[in-house]
Amino acid sequence: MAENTGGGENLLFLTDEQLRKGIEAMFFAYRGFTQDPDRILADLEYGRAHHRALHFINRSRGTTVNNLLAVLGVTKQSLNRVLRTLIEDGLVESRVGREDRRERNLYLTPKGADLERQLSESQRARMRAAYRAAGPQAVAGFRQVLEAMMDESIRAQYLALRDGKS
Amino acid sequence: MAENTGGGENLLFLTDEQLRKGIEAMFFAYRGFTQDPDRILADLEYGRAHHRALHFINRSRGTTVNNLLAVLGVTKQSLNRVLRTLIEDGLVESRVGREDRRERNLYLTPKGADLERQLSESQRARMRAAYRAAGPQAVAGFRQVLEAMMDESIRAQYLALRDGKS
DNA sequence: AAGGAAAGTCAACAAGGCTGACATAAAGCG
DNA sequence: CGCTTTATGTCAGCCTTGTTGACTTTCCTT
Repeated sequence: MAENTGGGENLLFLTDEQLRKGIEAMFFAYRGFTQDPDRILADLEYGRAHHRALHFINRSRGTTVNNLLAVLGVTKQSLNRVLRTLIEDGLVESRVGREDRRERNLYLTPKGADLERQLSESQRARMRAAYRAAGPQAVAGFRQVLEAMMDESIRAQYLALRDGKS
Repeated sequence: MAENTGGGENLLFLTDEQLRKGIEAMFFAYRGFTQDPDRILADLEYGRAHHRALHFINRSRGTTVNNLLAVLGVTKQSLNRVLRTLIEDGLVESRVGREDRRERNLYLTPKGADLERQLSESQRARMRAAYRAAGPQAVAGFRQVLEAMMDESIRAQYLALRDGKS
């Protein structure tokens, strides 16, 4: 399929035109990527920011606020607004840290886990369809390129998450 | 690490865990994807929305407002706010349509083209580095998965753009 | 005891989405 | 010719989610 000269001299895939296509693909695909959960969230008076918080709290149970700030890459004030509503609505539980009592460990409540599952499943369904359509080799390439596209400082966090669980 | 049996019966890449990793990769990569142009824009008092408008006007010279609305997927009011500042600042020119005088055809001015080039180049640089690191085969897979991830209704627009210019 | 770190909060602001309502000009149609 | 529809632009107001800056409380560390 792709003309892989093995010699490594085929650099057609690096033309500006190819890069522009990649940029547009990224833009349009990201829209698809967010739109299913966005629809669910709209009915619940939540936004994408709530989804991200639920996702990463689920992913790293018991994580601290500071940790979450680093992963999400937003300010404390911005996250706090979201986190407060999630706690008030009983989706997230904040427990005083056992070792360091200044810290707060964050957990999803059963209700929070329910919503997370619902959001996640809608997103995974699209992802699954795309993966299936493209096949395992394409998926490997997809992940490779995305990882190379991350900012250096972010990649470490991603890898820690990626390898943290199986 | 990834056990790829090539036999075709290996569906390990469709596990929920793999899908979650893909979701996270998408999230982190998109951050990297936008951050270089965002930095340039911040100094100029423009935002990501201006970048997108410049990008697609450059990509489809002479496009109409309606067309641009469809591609960007935002409301007329939202786009208009952005477009107005770009026109006022002399980055975009709006010409009355030749065939249908209700339409406005949009073009970048030399100044607009300059900024577009600068933004685009910063984004392409990262993309180029990622492509180079991952290799042509991975890039092909990357594009395949992204295209499969787009919403059905969007894919047509993407393909028209993709194939419009070599 | 002092210093610093983690968390939370208040206030104010900006970007960029949205809806609804309305105005104008031009095209198209009976 | 009138009526309707389409393309564009605009006003007003709202929401989410990001930002900065200032300040407090709690609690760990030295």
